[in-house]
Amino acid sequence: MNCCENKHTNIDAEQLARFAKAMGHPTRLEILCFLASMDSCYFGDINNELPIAKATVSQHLKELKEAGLIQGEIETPKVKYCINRANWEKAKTYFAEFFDTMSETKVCCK
Amino acid sequence: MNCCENKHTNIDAEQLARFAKAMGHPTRLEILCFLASMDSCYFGDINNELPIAKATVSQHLKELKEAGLIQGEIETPKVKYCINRANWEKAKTYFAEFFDTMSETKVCCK
DNA sequence: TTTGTTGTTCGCAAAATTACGAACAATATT
DNA sequence: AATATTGTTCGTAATTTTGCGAACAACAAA
Repeated sequence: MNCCENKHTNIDAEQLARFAKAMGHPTRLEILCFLASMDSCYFGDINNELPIAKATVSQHLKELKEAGLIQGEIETPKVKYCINRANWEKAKTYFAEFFDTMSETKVCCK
Repeated sequence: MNCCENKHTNIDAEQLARFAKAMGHPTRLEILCFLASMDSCYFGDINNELPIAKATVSQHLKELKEAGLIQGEIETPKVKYCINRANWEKAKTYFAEFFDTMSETKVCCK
């Protein structure tokens, strides 16, 4: 069933699922919100905002990085994190197109 | 850190995370794509499209229903599923607003 | 009443996720 | 060289997720 892939849109369903999965945890969503509200910040700033162990924060950041939604940069002795803007736009587009597949007014479960 | 909640937007971060989590599995995303491409269909139709056991399909449908993205209706002896349009629109709006928090052109990790 | 159809639920196993403290690495400071 | 700062990685435990077959429920048909 390749209904997402074979549309006129360019949605990569696997990538969309990866984006969604990364966003699917409250802590990671918080981190994304936090980062999206500023240019960039250090690990410590993010860690300060969250009531969990730094090891766990680091792990969530790693997952967000692997999903492509953020990026990290060493700025010794700190690590600067920020939104990965290119992929952010891609995700924005993917989600928008995904939800638009329902936009035509169909009657549903009437 | 309530950066999503205290914006001018009306994003409910927990609900957004629930939507995202439900979409974060390839099979569930496929099901959503499939349902979004039609008015409604029966369990058997969905099951036919997927290479997994019906028990697993049923479980994924249950999760999508609990997340609010789809709805099911008994039409004896079949079960008719379809997109939950109200929540679909809500999800669409939430994701769009979420990704728009980055829309202002900020320089990021230059 | 037996049989068939359609899906859900149960019980279980395997795998993945989440969270933590401790140890570590890299670098700067004393 | 010893110490301090900043984060990552490791090892582990607890929980959740995923997937399956078998059993079941509800109903229609023979």
